[in-house]
Amino acid sequence: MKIDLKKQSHSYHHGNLSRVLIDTAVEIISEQGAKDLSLRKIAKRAGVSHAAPYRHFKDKNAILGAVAKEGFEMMLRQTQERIARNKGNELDHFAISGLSYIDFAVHFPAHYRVMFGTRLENSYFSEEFKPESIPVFKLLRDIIMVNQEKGFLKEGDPHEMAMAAWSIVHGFAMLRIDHHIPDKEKDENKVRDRQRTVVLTLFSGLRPE
Amino acid sequence: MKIDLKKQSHSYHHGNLSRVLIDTAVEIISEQGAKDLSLRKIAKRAGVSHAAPYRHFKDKNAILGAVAKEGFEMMLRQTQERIARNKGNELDHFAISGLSYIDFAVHFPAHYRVMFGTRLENSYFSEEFKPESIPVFKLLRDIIMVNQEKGFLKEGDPHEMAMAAWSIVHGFAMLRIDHHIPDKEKDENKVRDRQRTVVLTLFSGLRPE
DNA sequence: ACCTGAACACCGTTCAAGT
DNA sequence: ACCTGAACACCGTTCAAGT
Repeated sequence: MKIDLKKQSHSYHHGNLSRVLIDTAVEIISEQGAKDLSLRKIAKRAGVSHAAPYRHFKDKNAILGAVAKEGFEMMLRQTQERIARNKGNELDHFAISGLSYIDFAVHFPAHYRVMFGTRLENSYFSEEFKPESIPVFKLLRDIIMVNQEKGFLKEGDPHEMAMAAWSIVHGFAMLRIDHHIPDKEKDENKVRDRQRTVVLTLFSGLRPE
Repeated sequence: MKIDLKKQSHSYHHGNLSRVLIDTAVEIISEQGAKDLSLRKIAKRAGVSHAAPYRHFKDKNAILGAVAKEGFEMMLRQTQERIARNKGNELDHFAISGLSYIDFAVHFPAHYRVMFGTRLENSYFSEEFKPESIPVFKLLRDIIMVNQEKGFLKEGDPHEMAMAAWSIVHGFAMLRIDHHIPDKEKDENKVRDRQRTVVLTLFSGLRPE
């Protein structure tokens, strides 16, 4: 029995093309880099004409916006799960958020690049992607507040403290995924151990004197 | 007496077109963002055909590479000058390098974006732009080494320490120029004071226990 | 309602041809 | 030696036309 290729390639014509477009965008970025992503490539690989995506997204940036949104949700979920699994205290949870952030960037570089890409250049980095509006940022800020109450972190505006912590892991993650920080160790556990040490060292600037 | 426009617009035909192209690229990025920079726009504003730049640069990325190179040189000069002017000790010089880095990003965002833009996506971010090859990074590493000898900073591989410090200011600078860190203070001195406090706080993680 | 194909105004890059 | 203009293979976006 022959497979009806046409029917298969049209299976998304019932409402899931936008889902396919998002996944395809991530695929292409992973393979070819964010720079070489084009709407026409996405459409071609998804099996539709290059005009079809406009039925589901305002423009190319809107597709990237959907990728970013998904990324932030994944990041939040991963961080929450790791904290839930951990038996440690609130200070451990603070360290876990930082490590989880870096791990996310390393494991999902395509999403991460879109989330923290060019920003000002891209109109999709608008109101909805300001730190204040991102749940995972709020989670970090709440963790910092609890740590301050317990005396595990120094006093100061929690929002600014969260920004400082974010700066640290963001800079580190960027250098990591651009391979400017050597992950020379073959053993992945060793890499994560070193990462943990670096993050704890950096975060120690936020501890009380 | 009439001005000979043609002669004026051809005054770079004696070897300085590459200089004009670099400056024009920075201009356009400042005005329209790095995303909307095109070779054809650069050429048009420089008053040459869109094929002319290829006599001076291998491709579009080579022009961006020249902008990045210039940026790193400016950053080095600014940092060296500030250290030379300062009366403080080596630990002050460490803080100054960090602040100088952030100030550079804030004052020359066009250069900074090209220097730390998309990297892996852009082939211009090659061997010559690895941290080890950048003089201003070597300066930071040397400052860290001196501070370690004096006991102002904790022990550890100076290269990794430099990476950590770089991560911090890089992350902070990125959030700053993308306006994710509020510079709500009208008074610029207040902004710089707050910046100084944040950087010193972050860097304190690198001090001895 | 959803998709197509042609059209438009742009890209980066190459290359024969001009001075 | 240096630059031009046409050409090529791409872009993002729009829109009348098809089902």
